[in-house]
Formats: sequence, structure tokens, C-alpha cells
Amino acid sequence: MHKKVLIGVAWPYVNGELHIGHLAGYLLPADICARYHRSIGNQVLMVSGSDCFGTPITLEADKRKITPDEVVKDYHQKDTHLFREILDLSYDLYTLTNHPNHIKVTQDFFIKMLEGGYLFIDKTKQYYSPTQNRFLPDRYVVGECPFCGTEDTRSDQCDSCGKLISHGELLHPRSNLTGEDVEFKDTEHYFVDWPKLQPRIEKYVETAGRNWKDWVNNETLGWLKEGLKPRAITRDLDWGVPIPVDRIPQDLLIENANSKRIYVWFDAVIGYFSASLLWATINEGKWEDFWFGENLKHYYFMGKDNLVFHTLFWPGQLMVYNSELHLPDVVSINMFLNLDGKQFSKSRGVVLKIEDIVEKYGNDLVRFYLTLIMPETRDSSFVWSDLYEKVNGVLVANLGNFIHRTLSLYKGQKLAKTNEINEVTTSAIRNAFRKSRDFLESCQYRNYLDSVLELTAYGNLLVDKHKVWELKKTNTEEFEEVMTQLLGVVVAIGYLINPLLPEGSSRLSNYTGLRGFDKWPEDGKEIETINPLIKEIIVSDGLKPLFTKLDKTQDTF
RNA sequence: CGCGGGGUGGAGGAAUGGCACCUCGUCAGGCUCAUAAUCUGAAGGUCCCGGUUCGAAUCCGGGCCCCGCAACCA
Repeated sequence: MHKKVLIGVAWPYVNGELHIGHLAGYLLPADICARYHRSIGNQVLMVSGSDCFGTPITLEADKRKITPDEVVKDYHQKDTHLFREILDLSYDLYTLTNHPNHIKVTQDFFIKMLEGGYLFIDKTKQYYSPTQNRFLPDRYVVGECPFCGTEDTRSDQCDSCGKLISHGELLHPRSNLTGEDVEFKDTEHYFVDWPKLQPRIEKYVETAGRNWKDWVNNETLGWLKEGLKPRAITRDLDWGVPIPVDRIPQDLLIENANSKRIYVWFDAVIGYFSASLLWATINEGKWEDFWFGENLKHYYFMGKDNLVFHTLFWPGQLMVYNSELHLPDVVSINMFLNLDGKQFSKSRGVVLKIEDIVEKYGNDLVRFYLTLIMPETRDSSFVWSDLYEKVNGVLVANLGNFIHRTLSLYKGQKLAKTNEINEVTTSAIRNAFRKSRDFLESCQYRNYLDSVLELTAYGNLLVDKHKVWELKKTNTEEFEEVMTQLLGVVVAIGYLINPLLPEGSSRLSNYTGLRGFDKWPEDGKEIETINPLIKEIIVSDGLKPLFTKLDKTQDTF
């Protein structure tokens, strides 16, 4: 019974370059998930794109003296190249939020919320420049700190004394664009009435939360217990999804609606849905298959800062838009990856670009190490010396070497047709598949990797225990018997590493002359599938170690 | 006292109040098919202070530190 699996990957914000924290936190987990589900025969739709709107983009544009649109194009092109050409991430569609399709769908969501009575109009105070005749985002305003009197401090926190400055407390606010004084003035905005939606969201969390990690569930329940508060959905900006003014009745229209935009927190998550529609248009696929009915599973991947937008707000938006739509099942949220214990930060020079490390070490090595240290339950650290230790000590010495020593011993031989995998090996292989399936299904990738490594350890032990290199010379019958077990493990590993290490898996299929490991055996039929395959193995003359050691002395980082 | 998450050998991770476990590294020994690979064994640990308990990594109180919500950054 195959499933339809939607994989929503967080939309990278296009105001800067991506680093390996993004890769370890959500890009890689999502890709492993997609590859796994395809390998067990499920139909997968994996979508994401560039998150284009919001103040940080306009700031970046001002800094570089180009338009926001140019900033978006620049980074979108870079990210797309990185994902497609370098990382080979298996997106079915990677689009962007300033695509006309997304803008229209976002406006549809907005209208549905308005019609459903889940939006209301209220006033907030914002900085306003009379000379420019426009409202300014907080980030464009500087002034005097009300606590220590420092001049030219930011509007939200004092650079000098570090205290947080509440909205409106800043003294003598000025525009940092023109230097002129600004006013603090009322402005009308739409607010989402979350308290009104809370009961429905609570009901959803009650069941869906069981699929989440404990800390994700707890944090979400904490927000609900506190009580959801109305949240402004629009901003005084000119960069964002326009308010669909001509579709709003006059009495529900806010003042100066044309100079306001729907804010980024509301529109970005809608991308999962709008991208599904766009994918269907481009590929003549049926998006409805992935969003309505039974036998669906929806995964979402993101960093911890994005939590409530996916466990509370996005489900809320979906249920208002159409109560039949499938809501998120697994919301897989990772903590942050640090670099040598420090947070990534451009200004502090804590930077590690994805393409730099991937070009140097290759995808599989990076995928392996990042999975090993994946910040699944708490922040973790990328440490250079640890990369060498883990790659050389685990991936190369344990997994790669097991494959290589086995195939080296077997090279030039052929098994008799009667050889079969024995009981002990059967249970080792079945166990590895069962655990891998469970862990992959629930996005526990470190545990999945562990269960694969357990199987290679079993293989290594077998070689040693039976002194296979001696048997090869002294006892052909027993040699074949043990070799049958070893080759069974090799084939199993070929399948098992496929979602995680696609390049290694594909090299292994070349070395063994087998057709490829991208379609896993049916659940429970692993041994029946593998038994005939091992007799087809002909070790290629071009056999080389599956993974090679890193030479620390050659490194320049 | 704004809300929330977290602190376990050198590194990364487990542990319904019940013998602190796993992987890597280190050290000692074995093996030589394999990439100085592999196999066996050993040393080394619950952030601090107090409390509850026959028994605490776990529960309670107090502290210290890191992180998210919330600047450049996920």
C-alpha cells in the first residue's frame, strides 16, 4: 500500500549565503527523507523555494544599492545552483515566493481568512517619516537610548548598554536613511484572530503532536497554554505580497491598503501549498492527490526558530483555507549546528560555506558527518578534528573497509547456486532494515545511521571470527559459506545507505555488477530479494575502496 | 523574577526513581584479507549547592552557563 508523501522544506531566506548549519538542520534531513520514501516505493512531492519578502531583504538591497528584486534574483540563482548542481538535493520543485502563482495563492489564503471572520482591523503605532510620507520599519530608525542616553542606537536594543528597548520608548527617533526626525503614528493593519482559532488548533496538536519530538510538542503546548494572541498580518512596506484590495469589501478595507503588504511570516509557509499547485501545472501532475484523502503523510523540515509557524500557525492557515486539506504530520525540527561551539555569524567571521566543504570532500562525506552530528535534540558542533576522526574512523575504517575487504577476498570467485544466507545473518540483516525503516519513518537519522553501522560491525566480526583469508586457501566449502553471509551484508548495506550516501551506494552497485540499490526490497522480503542477488555478484576489475581517508596534513581550513 | 528548550567520560549521543549504556578517540593486547584498516580488553563521566527517598542523571528548591522566541544568523 503505497503512500503519497509531501515533504515541505523550510524556505531559505535570500538575504545571505547558506552555510552548513542550513544543510545539517533541514536541507539534508529532508533529502534523506525524500530518498527513503522513494526507495520504498512511495510517491514523493518535495517542494520548497526562496523566501523573498520582508525587511531584511530591503535592508540588504539598500546596503548593496540595488533593488530588492535584484537581491532575490542573485541569491535565488546561487541557492538553486547549489541545490541542483552541487548538492544534488532531490527537490521536485524549487520555486520562489515572488512568483505570480505564489502571490495569487497567498492572496487567496488572505481572502479566505477575511471571509471566515478570522481577520480583524486594528491600529498599531509605527515610525513615520513626514518628509518621505511613509512609514519606516523599526530597522530604519535610530535614536537615543532611554536607559543610558547613548545616541544613534538601534530602535529595538541598545548597542551600548544591551537593554531591550520596547516599541516606542526610543527617544528622539530619526530615520537612518535621511537623518530627519520621525513621528510615532497610528497605522491600520489586519490581525489574525488566533484566539478564535485556538480550539481547532488545540485539537489538531493533540493528535499530531504524538508524531513530534518531545521538546517540539512541549514548546507548542506551552504556547497554547499561554494562549495565542492576535498577530499582525500586514506591514507598512512596499516589498511583499500586495493586499488584494479589489477583492475586499469597502467596509473591511484598511486605510492606505495599497501602501501595505502581507507580511512574510504569513506568506512563506503558504509556499508549501502554492508550490504544490505550481508543480502540478508544470508537470501535469495532480496536486490534489497529495493534499486530500487518505494514505497521505506530510513531513516538514526546519530549524528551531521556525517552530510555531509550523506547529500552530500553518495548520491554522490551512484549516481556514479548506478544512479538507491534510495537515502536517511530522514536523521535524532541529536545533542549531554551531561551528566549534560558536554560532554562525558573518560579522564575527564564523562562516563555513556549503560549496566550499562539499567541493573539497564530496557530498557523501559531508552527508555522513552532518548526519552523525545532526542537532536533533540540542545544538551540536561541527568540529574540524572531529570530522577527520569520524570520517576516517567510522565511514572509511568501519563501513568502507568492510565492503572493500569483503569484495577483495571475493574477487575472481563465483558462488555456487545453492548457497543461502543463514539464520544469524538473516536476523542481523532483517534487524538492520527494520530499525532503519522505523528511524527513517520518524526522522531519527542519527539512529538510522547507527543501525547501518551495527550491520557493518557484524560483518567485520564475521570476517575476523572465521579468518576468512585462511579459509580461502584451506577450505573452499566453508569459505563459500561465510562469503555468502558477507555478500548478503554487502548487498543489504548497498540498499541501506542509499538514502544517506547515494554516491557510495551507486559506486557499490558498479563494483558488484548489480543493477542498483535505489529500490529497497519489500518490507519482510529482504532475504528473499538478496539471496539470488549475491550469486550474480561479479566483482569489477576496477574495484577501489568505497571511501578514502582524509589526509589531515593537506588541509588548509 | 517575560515564555520556552538544554547542560551526562576528551567528542557526539542513550538511560519508565533501580547495576550509568553506545559510537568515536586514548591506552594495552591479538590478527594480517583489507585503506596503519580489523578483532579482544582496559582506563575515564551525570554543571554547582542543598532537599525528598532504602535508592536521584531522573523528582523538589536555589544557583551558574548555553540557546530559541527577538539584531548580522536557521
